[in-house]
Amino acid sequence: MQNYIQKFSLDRVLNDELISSLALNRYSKGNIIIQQGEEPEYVFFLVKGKIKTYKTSDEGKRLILSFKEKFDILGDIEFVQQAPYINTVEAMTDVLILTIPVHIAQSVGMNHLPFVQFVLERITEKLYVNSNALAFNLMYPVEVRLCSYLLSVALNDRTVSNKELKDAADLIGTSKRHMNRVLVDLVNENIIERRKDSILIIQHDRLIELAKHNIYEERIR
Amino acid sequence: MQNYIQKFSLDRVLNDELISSLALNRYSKGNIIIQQGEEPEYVFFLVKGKIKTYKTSDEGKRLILSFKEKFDILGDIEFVQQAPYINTVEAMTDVLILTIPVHIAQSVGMNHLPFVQFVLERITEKLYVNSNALAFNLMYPVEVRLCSYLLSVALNDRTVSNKELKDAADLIGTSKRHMNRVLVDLVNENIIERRKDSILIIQHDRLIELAKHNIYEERIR
DNA sequence: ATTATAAAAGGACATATGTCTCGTTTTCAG
DNA sequence: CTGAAAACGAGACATATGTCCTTTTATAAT
Repeated sequence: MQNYIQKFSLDRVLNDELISSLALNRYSKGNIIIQQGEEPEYVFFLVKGKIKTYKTSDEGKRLILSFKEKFDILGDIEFVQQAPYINTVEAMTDVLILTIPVHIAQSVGMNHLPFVQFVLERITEKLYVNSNALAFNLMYPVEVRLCSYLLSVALNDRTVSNKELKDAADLIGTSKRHMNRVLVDLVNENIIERRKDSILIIQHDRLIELAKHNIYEERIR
Repeated sequence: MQNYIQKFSLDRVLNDELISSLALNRYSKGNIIIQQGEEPEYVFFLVKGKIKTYKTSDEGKRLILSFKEKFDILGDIEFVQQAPYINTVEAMTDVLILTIPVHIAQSVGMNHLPFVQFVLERITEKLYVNSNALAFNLMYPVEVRLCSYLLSVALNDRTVSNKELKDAADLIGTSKRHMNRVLVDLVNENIIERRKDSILIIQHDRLIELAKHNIYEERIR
């Protein structure tokens, strides 16, 4: 735990009381870390592993809001608003998380300037991303969003795993069926190539054009 | 100005230095208060009048994010992130606004705990609403969103002015044409009635059903 | 009241997207 | 290696939504 406190300079934003309330939790791949609708118990700091955040509607549709694998804070909105968790968070790999009990975050954290500043900065960033996503999703068709997604995920290698495709559909808010249809179009235009279990990007520049120069931010894999 | 400082208890969140940097601005109906893309100069406090916040895409499509007529803070994301304004804010009535220069908000405000707490609470609330809107818009068809909108706007009287319909279309992210189509359906089912220059809600309960019990939050008129 | 002009509504058609289904491919236990 | 179950891909069709354009209605100046 000391290790992670140092790694992310948590001692700069937490005072002694907050630090002593920290606990280290481990979640295995596939486990639910936060369940939509439940009363907030902790504020979470993701220190290791990869997670996805999503929301499920009453009808069972799922919308993925983000993937995260960098250091991040979870349950921040809920602790400030004192409202039930709005999203579900699931471990995509084995995950390590530091927690602070929500009543301590409220009573101690909210009176510790560096902590409040820190939370403010993170939440503002989330709002920034979320606000762009709202407009982007509402203003552009699936093809544009999909191209944008491909770009964001294939930042390093030029490859996107097929395993991620169902998640991708839920992220851009469409059906897998329709996504496939659009993928076929992209293949026909020789912009991508479908391999056994991945997608290879051929014409990176065309993809950028089709994405109207938008790239989903904060989509780290 | 003193009047508004008292009315909204601004002295609780601002210290003397911040208060002395306040200026009172007036905008007439239709004027642009904040222009998307410009560098932030001020943080704004809406103290009187009604505004709408929207975003315009490169292709000229417009998406309305919110209407506000209560006290609110504007330009908060941008001042924290030190990034260009992401939305345009337009006065829908004559409007009175208090401003703080952004460099003072950054240097003084960010070190004044009550101010940071205040901004954090407001931004968190915005994120909460925005996050719900994102999911709602992406998961439900226009009919559901429109019903939800009608409910939110017709909270007191059972009436929605026709003048608001173009804005309504931009808010729920559809074309006016399609909105008309859906309105015709609602009329045929005898759920609403179209009058000379307003829409009258007949079956309030059916509307709630069709909206799947969602009501656009923070849509005050 | 009358006509020119602007705003709103609606028809026709095209496109985008969803659902259901069935044949194919992959996975994996045995 | 082999067959059942699961995941995948794609055809057929239905629905949702957008665009363009014509018709209708409202507005305003004279």
